Amino acid sequence: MLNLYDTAVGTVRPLTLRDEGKVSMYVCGPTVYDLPHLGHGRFTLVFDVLRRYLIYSGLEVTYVSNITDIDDNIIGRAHREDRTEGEVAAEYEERWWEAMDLLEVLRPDMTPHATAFVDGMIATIAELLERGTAYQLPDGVYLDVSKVDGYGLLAGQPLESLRAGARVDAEVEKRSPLDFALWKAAKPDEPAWAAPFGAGRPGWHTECVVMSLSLLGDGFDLHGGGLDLKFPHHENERAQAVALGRPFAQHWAHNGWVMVEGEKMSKSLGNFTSLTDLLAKADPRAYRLLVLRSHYRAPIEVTAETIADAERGLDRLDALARRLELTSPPGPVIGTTDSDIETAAVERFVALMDDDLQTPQALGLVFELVGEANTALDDGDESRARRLGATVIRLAGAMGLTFDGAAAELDAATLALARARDEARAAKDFAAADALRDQLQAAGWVVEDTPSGTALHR
RNA sequence: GGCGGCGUGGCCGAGUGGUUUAGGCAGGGGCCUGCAAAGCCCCGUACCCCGGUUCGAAUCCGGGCGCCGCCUCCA
Repeated sequence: MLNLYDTAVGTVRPLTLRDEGKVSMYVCGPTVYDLPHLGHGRFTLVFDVLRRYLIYSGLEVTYVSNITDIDDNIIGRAHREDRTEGEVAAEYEERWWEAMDLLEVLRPDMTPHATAFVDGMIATIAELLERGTAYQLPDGVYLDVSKVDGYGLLAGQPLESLRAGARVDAEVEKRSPLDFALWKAAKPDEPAWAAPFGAGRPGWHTECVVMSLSLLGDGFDLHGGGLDLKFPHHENERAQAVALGRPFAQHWAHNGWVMVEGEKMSKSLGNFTSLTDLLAKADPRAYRLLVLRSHYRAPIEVTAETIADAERGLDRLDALARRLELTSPPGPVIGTTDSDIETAAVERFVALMDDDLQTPQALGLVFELVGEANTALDDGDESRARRLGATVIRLAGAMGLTFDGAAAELDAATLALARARDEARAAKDFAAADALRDQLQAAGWVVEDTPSGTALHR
């Protein structure tokens, strides 16, 4: 059974399930107004790993992650580029999925779009107004957080203390600076929906409550996202659910920051903060490896060096995959106790993952198994090596790390060079053999000698 | 001002009262190889500082220093 840190209570505790054997989870998705950045990559990887591990554990997971396709940033970009909001959102959503596919992040089971749930949001806001926990101002509808029991739960601070530090926006006559917009009144040249409380568009915090409760139902199991969403976004989602009298997420999970140059990543920093950019420059699996290598709640440093370090780690895993010609099966891995894998290692793995997803140690375990498999191969114990290799594929696969150990497809010319080199070596004409090796290397191949002759890979 | 996190060997990054070590990368030595590559073996005796608790602390407690974050849009 998985034990997972719950931000709401500040401790690791068992992930309890509303329905036995089933997990309902909602992870806040992107606002599609720009290319995804490294922070997006981290949270999607972290929750992909969690999801895969739950599946591995034999649970039936329903994973919902939204696309925010209407907000200030989208409107701003549409205006600047003289396009519609829909065009902007569609373009960046496409780029989003491209990146997710490269990262091998499983697609959500459901991907609600904010604009498709506006009716539900309007109904929710109307109910909050009716209950008297929301109030109307000329520029929109606000939630009165003072009427919400336990406001500050996720922030870890009581309302008073939050209020003391809040910045005051002089332009708005909110009752409290912490009150937030449920609905933003229509402005010229902005998309708007008709509503009983005036035309406008939904505030950000409203969509996720409405979509998560609509799709997963009251009291769903887990709500996740980046640490920055803890407050105010998740706090405000929860506030609405409380104000509605509906049970909300039972467990809250947040992943740590992506750091660049020792500081929280920010948009003003260099190009390496673009996930799209990183995925074009490096093996996408390297980012997953980097993410797995530190605990999901700890900050990670992403630099060219840490990525390169991860890529070299990947080389070691790939080398074993090639040696044993291991290729990961498609789709998530489901745990088994087959006799063809190392049961003791699997048990260690499960114990580590069950303890708040200790992926750094789990990864250490995988690397240990790699070493053992190599040793077994060197000792000629192929059956043991195969068993260890199968375990590596399984456990790494449970965290979403995949391998393709199949021999590279060679074109006729390359194959001819490789064969010529084998012949030269057989004839002990090493000068010719080395020249052929140089030629192959110049063409981008890594050349290795194996018992069956020259082996090539990229 | 309120709240929170972090400080480990050349680098990244786990760990937590003691014994045998996380793991990866880089580096040195060796084996293997025609030479390489891959692989294997050996090598680092680290834990911000100062006190304290303890038979024993990197690990617990107190103090200090440094770094970072949240309280505002942000994954």
